[in-house]
Amino acid sequence: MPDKTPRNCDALAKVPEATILRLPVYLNRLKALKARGVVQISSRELAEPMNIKAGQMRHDFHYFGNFSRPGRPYEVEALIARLNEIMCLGNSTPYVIAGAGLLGQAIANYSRFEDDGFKLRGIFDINPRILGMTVKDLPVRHLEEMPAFLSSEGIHIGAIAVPPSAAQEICDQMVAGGVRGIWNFAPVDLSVPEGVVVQDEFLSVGLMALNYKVKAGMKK
Amino acid sequence: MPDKTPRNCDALAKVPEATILRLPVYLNRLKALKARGVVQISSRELAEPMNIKAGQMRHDFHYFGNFSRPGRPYEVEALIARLNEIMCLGNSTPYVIAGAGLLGQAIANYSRFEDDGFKLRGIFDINPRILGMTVKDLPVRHLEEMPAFLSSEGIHIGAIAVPPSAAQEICDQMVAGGVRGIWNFAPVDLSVPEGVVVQDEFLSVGLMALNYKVKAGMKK
DNA sequence: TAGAACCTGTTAAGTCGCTAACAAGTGAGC
DNA sequence: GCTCACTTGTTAGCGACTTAACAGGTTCTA
Repeated sequence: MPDKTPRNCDALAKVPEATILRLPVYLNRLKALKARGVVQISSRELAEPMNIKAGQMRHDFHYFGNFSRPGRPYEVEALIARLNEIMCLGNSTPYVIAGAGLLGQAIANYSRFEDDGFKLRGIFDINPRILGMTVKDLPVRHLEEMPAFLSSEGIHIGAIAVPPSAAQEICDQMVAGGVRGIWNFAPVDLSVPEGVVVQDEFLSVGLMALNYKVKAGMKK
Repeated sequence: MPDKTPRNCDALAKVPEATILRLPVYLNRLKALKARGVVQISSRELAEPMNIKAGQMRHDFHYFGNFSRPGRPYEVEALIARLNEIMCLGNSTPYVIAGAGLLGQAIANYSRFEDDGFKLRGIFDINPRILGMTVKDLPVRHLEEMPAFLSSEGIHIGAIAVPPSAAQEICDQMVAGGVRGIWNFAPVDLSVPEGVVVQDEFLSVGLMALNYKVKAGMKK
């Protein structure tokens, strides 16, 4: 008899990478719907405006089980809670940003991340002109302080928004400080030890892909 | 006898989406290698530091043909030119940004895009405090001027860096102005007419996916 | 109460993309 | 000239993901 109890991130069956990347998309839309006052929603109404097939979304949910009962639509509130649980977004997760230039500040002030359960705890730079500033109620500290700060505060996620030439060094310092997930905005291929995850956010990739699709006259 | 002549974006066989998203990544690394003075490179040396199998990269190239000859490594310079040609990045493509807040300014000043063949031609906002400013040598214009500007300048690519509540309206205005590719940073599912491409850049998706992988202890 | 129109959970079929293996070409060393 | 170690181009096999179909449950209407 298969185990049908709700599972969270601690005990996961093998979930496809593609599914994991879609869960946050569902969550985003659900939060927007909740803000609009929607209480219940069918899989079709939820999925199709995102250009995702309703069946695929139900399939994604099926990896985890216990989303609704057959015949009844999803309850927005409960679905958000369930997805938060699956993605381990319950308590606000602390993170830091390395690099307080325009990009670093933009990330810091992107309030959506707070709603998603993340809390900025520190922002670091090396430029003397920036060091005095306050970003999102936090003082911009010197990058030298970062490793000690990371380990003393027990922070496991760090964003890299420094110039490409400095990215690998900053990355090494983050790893030394105990970071296990690196959100990389520098267009550099970082090398990290086993067990550390890198999520690349290469903006130019998106722009080039967009340009390609436009020029090639693709549909979607 | 199959046609083996070089193909560019005008006449494409069916290339997987996944391949299209990797080509810019190859291009990024090749440019870094060129800057380091590398002239020739094997598929393994090129691909593996990016955590991509060499065979897969050759497979990707094979969709287009005429990259090198069997037995000889790739020439960095020629490969860059070939990828630029495939992705239609030869002449600098003009684009605009809607929203001159921190995120809009960060995009505007991300110099990498210029190296990749894109040229910022205008930046727009609605906030009176920002309207006077100069960003990247361009005056911040009022968003009301955008549609006319787009069509008179013949611009087909626009970035949306405005608050979610305004995103759909700005999107509609861009489409009305002739934009055919929208680079969307607002966490909203935009609806566009047939023939217009939307490239979503949902930053929180990346952050949540990273968090999930860290918490679930995945390898990568 | 019966029936119709929904809905979700689940499984099987089909498609797509990745991986690996191999054929063929190149250049260096001897 | 020959061999060896390297390279790329190419194709077939395999695995992952998507799609479609169906079974079973719910609600509403007549």
